[in-house]
Amino acid sequence: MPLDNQPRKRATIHDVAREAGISRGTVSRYFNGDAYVSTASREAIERAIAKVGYVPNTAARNLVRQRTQTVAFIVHEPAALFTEDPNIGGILVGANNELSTRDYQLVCLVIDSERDTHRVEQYLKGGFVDGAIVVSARHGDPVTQVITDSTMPATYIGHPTDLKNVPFIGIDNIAAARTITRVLLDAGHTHIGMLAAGTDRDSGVDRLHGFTQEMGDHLNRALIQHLDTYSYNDGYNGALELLRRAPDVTALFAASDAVAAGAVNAVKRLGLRIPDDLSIVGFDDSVWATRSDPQLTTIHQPSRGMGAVAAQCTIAQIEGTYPHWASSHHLVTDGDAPGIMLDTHLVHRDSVTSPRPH
Amino acid sequence: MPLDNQPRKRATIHDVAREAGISRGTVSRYFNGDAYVSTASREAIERAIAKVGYVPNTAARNLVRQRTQTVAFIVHEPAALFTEDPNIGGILVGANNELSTRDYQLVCLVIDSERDTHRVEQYLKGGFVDGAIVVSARHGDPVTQVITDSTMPATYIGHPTDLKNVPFIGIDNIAAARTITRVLLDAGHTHIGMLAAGTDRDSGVDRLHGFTQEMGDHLNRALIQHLDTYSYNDGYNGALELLRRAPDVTALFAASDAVAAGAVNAVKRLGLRIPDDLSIVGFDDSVWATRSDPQLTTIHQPSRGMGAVAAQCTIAQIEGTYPHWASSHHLVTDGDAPGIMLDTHLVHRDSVTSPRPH
DNA sequence: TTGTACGCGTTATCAC
DNA sequence: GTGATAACGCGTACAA
Repeated sequence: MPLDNQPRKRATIHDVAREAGISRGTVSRYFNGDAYVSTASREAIERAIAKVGYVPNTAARNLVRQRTQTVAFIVHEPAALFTEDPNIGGILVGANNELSTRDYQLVCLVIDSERDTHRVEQYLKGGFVDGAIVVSARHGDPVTQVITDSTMPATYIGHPTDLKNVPFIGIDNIAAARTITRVLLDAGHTHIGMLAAGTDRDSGVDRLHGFTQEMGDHLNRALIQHLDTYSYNDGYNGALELLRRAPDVTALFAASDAVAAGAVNAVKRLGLRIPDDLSIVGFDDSVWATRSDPQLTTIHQPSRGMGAVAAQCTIAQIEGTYPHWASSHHLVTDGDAPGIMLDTHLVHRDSVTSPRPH
Repeated sequence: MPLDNQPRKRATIHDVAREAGISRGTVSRYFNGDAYVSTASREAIERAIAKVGYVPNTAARNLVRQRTQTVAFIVHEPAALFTEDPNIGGILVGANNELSTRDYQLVCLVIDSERDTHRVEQYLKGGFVDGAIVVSARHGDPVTQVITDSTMPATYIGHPTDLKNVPFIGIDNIAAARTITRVLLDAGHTHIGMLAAGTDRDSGVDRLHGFTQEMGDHLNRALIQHLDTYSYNDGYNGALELLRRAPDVTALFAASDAVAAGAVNAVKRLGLRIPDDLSIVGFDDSVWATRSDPQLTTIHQPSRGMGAVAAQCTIAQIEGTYPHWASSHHLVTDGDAPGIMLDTHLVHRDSVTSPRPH
């Protein structure tokens, strides 16, 4: 049997009208429901539709309506990392749910190369979407430039440090980082190392910031290990490197659970036990936290909630109800960017204990 | 500063033409390159474009060209699972790379509810994409129905058992499952349990099939534990349940690495050591395999490669070069579906040893 | 080399 | 209630 997946000639509204013996206008009204159409022609139309196998061409509809009922979910990460960052996954799920109930289609665009950047720009400017949700925007990101230039409705996850007056959804990374650092301090640790990652965006910068603030006089900058990404591998290698340089650290604050999970396995490979020989805390409360052994004490971050709120925010802008929507939320203003901060909380598990007496 | 992200009025080709003092036709030709346009008007056009800030409306262009240069990547999974299945991630990355170099835009559509199913159907039928790549299609999936009905160019990852004559990319799950089962058998195990998952699609069915075939006389169906999904959690709970029922198993074949990773942690929680007290093998060679402790002996599956080949296959159909493309590949025919099987291989790591003498 | 005019498949606004 | 008809923004013969 030969394969013939060439797109078949589609029936148009015209065909339906001809088949039903009435005008296109009536058929169109039939589809858009909100208008008058007699039961007689209604039936004729339904028969005709079934006969010619008509399905509306949404692209054409959008052209005239100037609306696509679609929002882009843009993730600008090495794609490999996208697949192992449960945080992004949670945001995606939350956004998709919210958009779905509001009858918007989410299209996920992943940017993994220069070429992708350019094509996605074209896509965005091409009128395929009514708005966007942008996760993990970096400083000076070209796609965000496109978005701001076109004044397309958009919401950012995390606060892009180089953009002013863009709505964003975030958490208070500084406060949360201080909280979890305090856990270590309160347990009696003073030689605390940090595996810092994501410092090309606000989340990473703020977590590092919170750590240094809370450490106060105990801070030893030599114990800060800088990583490229929020990933297991970087956590693994970073922990190895840090412990080589500073074998006397008794606790580690990892910038994310994935990083922490990598550190956990690295430390175990060194023959140390967790938390007895070394305490480790993470950040995110993602699956990495519960699938690590021991399970991680960490900061819970409502990723699905962030996705949902971001979706609401984008839709509000699209539908022109943003001022009203915003007024019913607690907006903070960072610089002049209107943002919504969601709550985080500490989750105690099994990766922290007091340092052993020497 | 008030937020005003209402979409700005876009400049059209008409505006450019007026500004440049020439006709729309010439401007259009300028953009589509392939035609004659004098340097004089070329310069005028470029000035005009810059001045009015024109960007082509791709949606309108598509309407007339009847091409969108876009292919859908459809993943029909509980979205939460999508984010923890590195296999899907790999396929996505591979597909995105290939599409990108061929100048196609990938849009990822995730189906997570009835509502999503319906909307995605509309999206597909609405003319937004030229073709599709479908991962994890289930038996009798409504979206696949839409695709086959419309004869839209498409490629499936894995062989949808209820569809005939659709191109698919896959691996020989039966042979691979036999291979890894043989590893356990050769190590001397006979009481081997299986954590079977994904039996609503061909991959799960075939892995189970391969296991039972290779076990031969040693097969004890009571040692097969059926799981709902290829997930860590199901692996964790399934292992607990199986070991409760049958404490004498000495080895476990998990249908995926995620399942195996869950099983590993469950088994460890029971106080057993791996592989000394229990051997475990996985399937996929995903990040779960190397981040588990001990690292898993497993079957390597080329997920990126599958994504890339699937993209090629879809593009070939779109561009009408499928027959030629297919003839340069080794096609297998399962029933009457033309498929491409990619190679897998065994990866030895640290999760298998011989059973301990009683 | 350039302009004109028509078509892509819908929706929306009119009169009827 | 219904049927023309003008948009929507662009590509492209065809004529000039």
